[in-house]
Amino acid sequence: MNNPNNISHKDLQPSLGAAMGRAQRLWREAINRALEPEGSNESRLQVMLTLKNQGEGCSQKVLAQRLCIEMPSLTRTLNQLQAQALVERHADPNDGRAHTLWLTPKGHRELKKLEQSINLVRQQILKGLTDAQLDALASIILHIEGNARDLLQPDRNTQ
Amino acid sequence: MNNPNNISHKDLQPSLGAAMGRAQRLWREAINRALEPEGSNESRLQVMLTLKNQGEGCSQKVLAQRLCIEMPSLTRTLNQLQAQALVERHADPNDGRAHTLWLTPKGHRELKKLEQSINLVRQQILKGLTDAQLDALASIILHIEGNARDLLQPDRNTQ
DNA sequence: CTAATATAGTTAGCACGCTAAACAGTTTAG
DNA sequence: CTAAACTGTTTAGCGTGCTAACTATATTAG
Repeated sequence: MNNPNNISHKDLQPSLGAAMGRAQRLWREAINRALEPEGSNESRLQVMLTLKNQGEGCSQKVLAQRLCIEMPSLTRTLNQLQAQALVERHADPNDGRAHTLWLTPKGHRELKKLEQSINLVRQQILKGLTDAQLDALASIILHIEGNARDLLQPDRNTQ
Repeated sequence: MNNPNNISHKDLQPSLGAAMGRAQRLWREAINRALEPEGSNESRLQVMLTLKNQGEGCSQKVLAQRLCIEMPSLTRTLNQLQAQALVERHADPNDGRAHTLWLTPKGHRELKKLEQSINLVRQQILKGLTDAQLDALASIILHIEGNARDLLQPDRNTQ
């Protein structure tokens, strides 16, 4: 198997970060392959999921914060989703600059299908890892993220 | 602190992959900030390091494989390094299509400086993580990478 | 009430991963 | 010995993150 327990992080020195990037690119690619037949991809799915799970009707600003991406990145993805009639931007009655974001009925329907495909891929990608390992991974990743943000302060935490 | 031990990976569901990408982007950004005054960045450093540590004089093909990136990505980075006179492409006497790659003396000198900056950043980014955690991280990342490659087979393992 | 400042969103363009396709040189088959 | 197939590199262009700068609206100070 490809996971002998005696790997030391020293073996990856100094490219642990690069390895993370690689794993993530492959992960995304696997997801994109699975979603392509449905006409979707990872970033669009992530937007739809966050919208559904954390409350429709929010502004782009808020959604970008929840996704931890910058507004121009979100603008682009929303344009695609809107072109597919999966999401709508409505004028915010309380703020003429802002939009509120809503999944269309079609969006809700599509999302259900996408979630199924994605769960399958997820299982395959995490196959052989225990819950404890996944917890450890999540914890370490958040730790690294925190360290990096501290290091980049104050420029970055001023998101 | 930003690393309570009771984080469950379920809390990140279904965005563990996104979190990895985020951590990696921040990590790279921190490195790039540190290297910018020296006129370098993460990808150029990675190329120089691999060249030095795994043997100068190899072809671009081989270097790309060692870096786990595709050849066009490497071509671009090598162009930059060559423009900075840190790396040279020499004609391969045994194969008219190929180049052999060499760090220039300036390249060796610069690389020493860069390695120092990088080690500092690395320490700060991994601060608070034990060796055991880093080993676990490396192991899990490689495992995920393996799973993803299997899933994308045969297209991808045919690198 | 106007002028200055701040904020939501968009547009333009960079970085660095990728694939597809072109080109030149090498190897193999007949 | 030539034609076909293969291989190392480059070029062109996509995707999705980013920053900087613009527009239009909202808010605050005087």
